[in-house]
Amino acid sequence: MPEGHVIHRLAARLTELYAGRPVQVSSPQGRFADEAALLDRTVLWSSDAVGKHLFIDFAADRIVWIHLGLIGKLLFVPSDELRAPATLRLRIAAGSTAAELRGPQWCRLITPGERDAVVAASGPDPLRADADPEKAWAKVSRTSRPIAAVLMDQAAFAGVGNIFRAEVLYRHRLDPWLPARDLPRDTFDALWADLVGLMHYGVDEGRIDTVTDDHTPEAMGRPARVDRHGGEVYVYRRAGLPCHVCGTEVRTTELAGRNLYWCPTCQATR
DNA sequence: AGCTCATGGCGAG
DNA sequence: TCGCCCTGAGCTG
Repeated sequence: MPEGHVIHRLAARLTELYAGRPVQVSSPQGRFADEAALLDRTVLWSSDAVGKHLFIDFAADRIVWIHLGLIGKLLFVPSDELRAPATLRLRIAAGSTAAELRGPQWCRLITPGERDAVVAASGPDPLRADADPEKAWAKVSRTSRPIAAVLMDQAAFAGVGNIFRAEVLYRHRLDPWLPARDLPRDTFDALWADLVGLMHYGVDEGRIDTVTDDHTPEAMGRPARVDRHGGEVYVYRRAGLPCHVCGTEVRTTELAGRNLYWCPTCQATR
């Protein structure tokens, strides 16, 4: 259930807990058992994230490449627990804490060269200091696809998912169907800067909050409503509820294979 | 107990 | 564009 900020948090936590230490690695479920046996009791060097890709580097240039997909989870639990082993794809443990991976889209052992290829195919990640937004602009400015579709394209905006898409479009009052190439350069720059800020906040706080100070529940005299994803937002999963700013009912429809949420008044094409 | 949905992405057509 | 994969929470009965 992750957008990029979740993956970056996981990489930081894995590094904090295990970097430089020999770790126990296993696959109680069995689907990563051969690879786990190779890694067991070797040193975990570090973990890193690029977009929604999670990499864990072990000794001997062995890299575990994880993508959580829509439903995957990586949780940290006391290492004396071992519940539901039938779905436990990968377990990493040292000291008192174990990392438990369930339901990933994939979990593979790869080489540094293969990791380089994944990174090269990835678009710029607003959470990385080495991200080059010109690469995102190159995609945006050359396609007639709706901006809401391009925001979900990991080769354009790595790490952006369905919540950040809906919220950043709302914050810039953008019509989701605006052809990407019609986005003015200064709007793109503001959009990118906003993603950098929102996503870093997500890493720091472990939740997505997008509502600006002048639209907070207190400022608007409305009850706070924190969604299950954990945060205060303008439109994500608020279909049928009044827009925080104009009161129009928030709408939803499928766009680029996912549920898009938007305010038809605030985000009308002008 | 069964159904639907979810912060995602792949491969077939 | 569609079906499919992975798991679990939150519903409905």
